[in-house]
Amino acid sequence: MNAPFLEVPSDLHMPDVERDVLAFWKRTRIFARTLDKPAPKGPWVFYEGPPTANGLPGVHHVSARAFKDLFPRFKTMQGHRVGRKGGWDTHGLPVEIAVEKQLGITDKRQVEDYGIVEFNRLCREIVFSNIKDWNALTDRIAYWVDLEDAYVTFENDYIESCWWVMKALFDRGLLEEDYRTTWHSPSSNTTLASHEVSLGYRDDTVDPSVFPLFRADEDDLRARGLLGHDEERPVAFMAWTTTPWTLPANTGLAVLPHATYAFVAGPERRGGSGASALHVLAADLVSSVYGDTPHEIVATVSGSELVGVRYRPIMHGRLEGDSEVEGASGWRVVGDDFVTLDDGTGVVHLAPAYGDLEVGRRHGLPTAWSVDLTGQVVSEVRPTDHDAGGDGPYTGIWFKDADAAITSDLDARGAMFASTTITHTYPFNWRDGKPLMNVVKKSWYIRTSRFRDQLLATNDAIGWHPDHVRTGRFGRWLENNVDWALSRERFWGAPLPIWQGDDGSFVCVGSVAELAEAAGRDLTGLDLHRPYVDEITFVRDGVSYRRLPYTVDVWFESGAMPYAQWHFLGEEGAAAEALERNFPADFICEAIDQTRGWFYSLHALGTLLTHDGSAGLPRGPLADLAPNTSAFKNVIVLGHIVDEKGEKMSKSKGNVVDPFDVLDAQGADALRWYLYASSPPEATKRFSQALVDETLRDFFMTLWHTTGFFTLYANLDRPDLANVPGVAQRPAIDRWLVSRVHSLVRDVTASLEGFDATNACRAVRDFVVDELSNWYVRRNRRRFWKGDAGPDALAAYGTLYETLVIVTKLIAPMAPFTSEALYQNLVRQQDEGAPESVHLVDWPTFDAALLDEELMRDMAVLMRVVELGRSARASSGHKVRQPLPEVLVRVRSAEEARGLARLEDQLADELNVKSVRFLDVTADFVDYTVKPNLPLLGKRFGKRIPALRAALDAMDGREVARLVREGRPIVLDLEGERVELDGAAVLLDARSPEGYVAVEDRGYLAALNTALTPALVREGTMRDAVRLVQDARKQAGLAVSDRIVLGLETEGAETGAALTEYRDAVALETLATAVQAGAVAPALVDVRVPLGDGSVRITLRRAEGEGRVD
RNA sequence: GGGCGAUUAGCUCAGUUGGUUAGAGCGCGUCGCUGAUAACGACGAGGUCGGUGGUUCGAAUCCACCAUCGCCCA
Repeated sequence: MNAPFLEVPSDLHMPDVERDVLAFWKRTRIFARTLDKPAPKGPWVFYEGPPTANGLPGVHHVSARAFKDLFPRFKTMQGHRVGRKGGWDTHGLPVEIAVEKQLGITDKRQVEDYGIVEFNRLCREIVFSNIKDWNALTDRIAYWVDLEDAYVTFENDYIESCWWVMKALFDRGLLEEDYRTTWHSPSSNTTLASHEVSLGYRDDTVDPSVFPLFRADEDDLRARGLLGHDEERPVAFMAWTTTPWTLPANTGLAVLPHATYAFVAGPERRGGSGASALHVLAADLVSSVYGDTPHEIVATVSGSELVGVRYRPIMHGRLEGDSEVEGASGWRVVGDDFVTLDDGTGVVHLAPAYGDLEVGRRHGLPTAWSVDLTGQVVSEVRPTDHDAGGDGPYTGIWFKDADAAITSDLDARGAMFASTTITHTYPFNWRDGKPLMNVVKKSWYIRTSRFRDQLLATNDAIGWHPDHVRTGRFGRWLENNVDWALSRERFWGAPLPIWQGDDGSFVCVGSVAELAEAAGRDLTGLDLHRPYVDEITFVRDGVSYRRLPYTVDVWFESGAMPYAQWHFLGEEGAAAEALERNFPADFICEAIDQTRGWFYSLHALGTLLTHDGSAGLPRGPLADLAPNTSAFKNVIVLGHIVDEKGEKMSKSKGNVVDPFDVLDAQGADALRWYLYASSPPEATKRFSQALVDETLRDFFMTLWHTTGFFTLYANLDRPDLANVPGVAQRPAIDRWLVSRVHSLVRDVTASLEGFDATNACRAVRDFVVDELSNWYVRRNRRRFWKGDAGPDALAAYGTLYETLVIVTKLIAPMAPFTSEALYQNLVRQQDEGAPESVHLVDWPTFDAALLDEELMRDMAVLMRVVELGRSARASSGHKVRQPLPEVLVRVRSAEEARGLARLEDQLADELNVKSVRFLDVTADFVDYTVKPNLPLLGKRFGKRIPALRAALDAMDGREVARLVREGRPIVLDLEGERVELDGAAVLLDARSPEGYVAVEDRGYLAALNTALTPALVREGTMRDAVRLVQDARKQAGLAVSDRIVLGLETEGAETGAALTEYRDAVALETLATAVQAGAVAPALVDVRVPLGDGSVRITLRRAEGEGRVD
């Protein structure tokens, strides 16, 4: 005799179940044991994208972790070993800003004043300030990840590996110093991170809009034949800018080579009169620039003809480097396709120091400065006619204040065609509201742009989910790849391991040992953070070296995690072996905002380090390990989670959902399932606790109660589940369920292998709710009630049991708690030799031999017809308990009719009718509507479809049906042409037959014959009576297996006759050992209720003895 | 301003290569059913498939433009 199953309480509270399961896992160390179990399929690699623990975990973290947990569990069950090393991202600006806030300071200089030692100490402290909540959440949602051996980006070992990566790049010429255009905050003298810049854009910024005039070298123009020798008017290029303060830094003008430029005769200033000046600008923009001001185009040239023309500097600035550059290459017109004719004049003022670095480079322009990094105008800035002695007139002025002064001085000198204002978008420092400057700075770059083609090629091999990210957002980003600016002027981050010598040379250090050797002292215990590492200097070949005081982009650190998490330093040993087993990752998962973040940094470093040396690019140090690959093979990209109204969750709005509220109410499994199933992972998800609750009730409770149904009766009957009849020997409905659950295994496995959790969950849900619970169990209840242990009951028990066990395994990766609880009850309770946890079990495999496509199709047809029959019954006014004589059924094909005939008993029982009659597909008995089968006929008839429709409408439906039945062609006249159609070319919709209540839909028809006989009425009365007695039993608080003595005292002739006739049937159904015509006493229940043509008084008491009626 | 994605019932979502009457669940209303169920079934109300134009015999589906939202970049 098997051990009994645990009964499922009807008021099950999932969070309690989950707490018990958590305790069980902890006690039995199941997670650790999943890592130790045999893994015939070898390792499957997962990388944890490290979160930062200084904020509180939210629902979006649950989402990411739910997905990160699912696939490793699935792959573990499939026989892989899936290591899950945790990780924490600890560096970076958000941490620094949090500390700055704490200290009440807002800029970099204040940090230096405060002291980097203490500042970084606070950073280190604050990073893990909410670690308790993170650990609690991780545990509570069953995110299985190894946090005890997690990598931490601030640890020396981790930083040292980052150094190794940087040195590998440096040695190959892929890490270099260069200039970079950055948004700089002069008020705090800091370069802002891009997301900080994003925070500070203001749409309604009013700025100058000025049209400076650059006096051309007329002799040069004449020499080029662009100006007549008798033309004496001065010629000037007219540019446009919103930053007059950059004009002293001008060293070039750009035109669009293929555009047409005009020499315009007109006044010197807009609004003036006369034609004393010639201005050069794009022909298309002349009228918009001049407006009402009188002007005349005296000549046109192409932009390319202007290239090389010299002009005079409009103002003096501070020149970088030697002055010969000035004469050699600056102050000339260059041609470049970046110029647009959308606004301005088509002549672009170039200030390479302030945003035009790239174009300045392309054309070899010198660099001049007008403003320093604190936003003050430098002393060299002065008008060109100003005395060169002493400081210029703008020295020390705040750069935005210099706009007006420069504009009016230029105007006074006739070098300003117009000055007005414009409202546009401009970035400000998000903390102090002061404007930013676009300025060129030195920076260290990784030369990723040289690998553009390789980055695209390795990207092609990545399995992106959703797929469109590969060519869409990520692909576009790679196509426009620019070098990766690595250095940051910050404090709390991995230091850039580059030391500069006093001769200007650089040394990149790849490890602490190397640094110690250079420094000639033991550096054990040295904190690799600033300022300690800055203090290490050394002398090599007579040159003294000091570290450049940069930290590195935190994305570099996270992108280096495949190597740094093992403390890999390019040497043989344990770290190398770990890397070998764990590179590249089979799977990662993060939200869409990581496209240019972690996804990119992992991808770029992976691609550079594994490049095989082809295409003239340096060979990476990991090319032997895995040539030409990204660091990951598959990735799920998640959408963001917003609140119920579709608004972003934020602390300030107070709409943040605390995940613990949901976990305490609905539980982790319901939350996880909701996150997987409610919408595709990439979709922005409107989070709603009500929907989690719906998930709980709809899916989980149904599954629990189905299990509860099974255990309730199995504990009464104690079926011998080891000796269930073979599937082939079971009734059709059992074979159907077996077939369905095996096709479910097939489908769920395929979905999960394709990283599609959504459809996997939906398939399970539909199966459990629609097919297992609301069809199989409902249709087969009686087989369990019967209380016998015959082969039919055993087949039913076996079928339901096997199905529940398979479903239990299928949901293990998604709903680990429910799965575990069910497994312990259904499997472990029976078999102590079974693996101790469902998470140690093998993933179910489907048996193709058990798939019966025909049976599944037939059952689907049956369900369809039942639906129509129920609808017909509802409109007939006869309740389901009243048996009806007959249902007429029509299905779409003879094949379907034959299949349905095999399930005829099911149909009759479900609709409570005495007989089933099949109509021939084209029976004469009913009339038909004839429609063209469009997918078939559309291509053949094209434009003539409307005419064909009309022709078919005009035909007699019965006549067409007869032709189809007899296999003869349907001949019709289509606009004078004789057309023949075969039976497949038309769709016949049956109309209701006379005298029946019928419902028809798309080729299916169920028609009920509602002619009642007295015998049928009596049977209906019996069914009513049974139901009333069952109600009474329930009221009496009896257990389902309790036997009763029943008293039925009737009024009304028909009612009395019915209950007399069916006394035994009522007794059987209600577990009555005896049925009396009068009342029993003492009675647990005594009620009189209307029934049939009279009423019945029901009394009952418990029968002697225990157990069920046999 | 640019790129990518989304927009289908009050809510959450399906909708196969363009094809006949655009579906499901939840919620609401009516009726029914029920000794596993926190359920279940039928019916009803609820849809200009974001908008406009185009291609086509036929568009939720293909194309163009626009709007709104999200993310990224500027």
